[in-house]
Amino acid sequence: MHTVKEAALMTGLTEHAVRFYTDKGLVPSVQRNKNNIRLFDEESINWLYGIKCLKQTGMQIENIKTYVDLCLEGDSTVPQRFALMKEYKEMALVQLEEAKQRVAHLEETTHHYQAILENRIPDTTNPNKWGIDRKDARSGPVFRK
Amino acid sequence: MHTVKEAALMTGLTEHAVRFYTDKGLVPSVQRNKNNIRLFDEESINWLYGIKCLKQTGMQIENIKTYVDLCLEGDSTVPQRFALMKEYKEMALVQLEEAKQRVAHLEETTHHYQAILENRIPDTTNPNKWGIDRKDARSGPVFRK
DNA sequence: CTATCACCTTCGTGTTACACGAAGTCAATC
DNA sequence: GATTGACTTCGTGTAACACGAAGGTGATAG
Repeated sequence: MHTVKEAALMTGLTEHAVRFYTDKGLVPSVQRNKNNIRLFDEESINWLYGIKCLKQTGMQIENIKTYVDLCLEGDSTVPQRFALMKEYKEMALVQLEEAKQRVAHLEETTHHYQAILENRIPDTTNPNKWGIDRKDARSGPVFRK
Repeated sequence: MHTVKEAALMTGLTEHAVRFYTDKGLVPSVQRNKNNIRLFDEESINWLYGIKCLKQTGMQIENIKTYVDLCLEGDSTVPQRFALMKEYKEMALVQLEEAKQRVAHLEETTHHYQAILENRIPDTTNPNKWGIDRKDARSGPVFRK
């Protein structure tokens, strides 16, 4: 059995967030002891992981609550839950692509700056190498006097 | 030259966000015509792409503003800009890993539900397969009566 | 000339998901 | 018995827009 602090440490959430989620009813398995202190078992910790995952893929707290309630309703809601998770899996895939592009973008930018610092290129041409994927992106200097 | 609406369409931002960013001074190259209407050239569109990238990697508006100001100051700020972009590149890499894990997590969950729907497994054991990476994760049923 | 679009503007409040601090409780410890 | 430390509830603060209202343009249509 874990306290709020421990649960936060284990899941990488803040204590505030952990309390917030439990108060919203997102962790059905959480218990209270005689002093009204929240106690998290492994199941509750798993719920917290799941909530974190769904939230990071863009699901709203309200919708997470709906999902949790569906889980509590039992087997009859499996089709709905399946559809929901499938939808968010697709979103997660899109986000994965976007994350890749951001890495590529920032790598290009750092390489550009590094080249300047190593005097491999003469001047600060196009300091913001933004939009590298766009056909019509400018290649000339960005800050004209 | 593009209007706010066009800029929004081109960058995937909302019109609100585009106006918000320009009003905060994040798009130095944006101009106004005689009717006080914002006009975006290709350079401004590139800035919007860059702002979007930095924001999605977690940079606060305030810090993006700082970065933009550094760019405007000229070559002398290249070392600072390099350090900043390097830092956010690292963050983007971490986010990429997290995104991969979320996809894996949601794929496992959907597979689980699909198996139930196809009667390949008898009952709704462990409906929330959260925390699959954790050594101590429970494998038994989650919702005990 | 007027009216209707289709934009744009500024202004101001609403929203989400917490963050944070205050003030209090409670068990254990020095 | 006073302090410590972790917990509680309560209540306001915040970031980054979202959204709607109210109104100003300029072009086109009748």
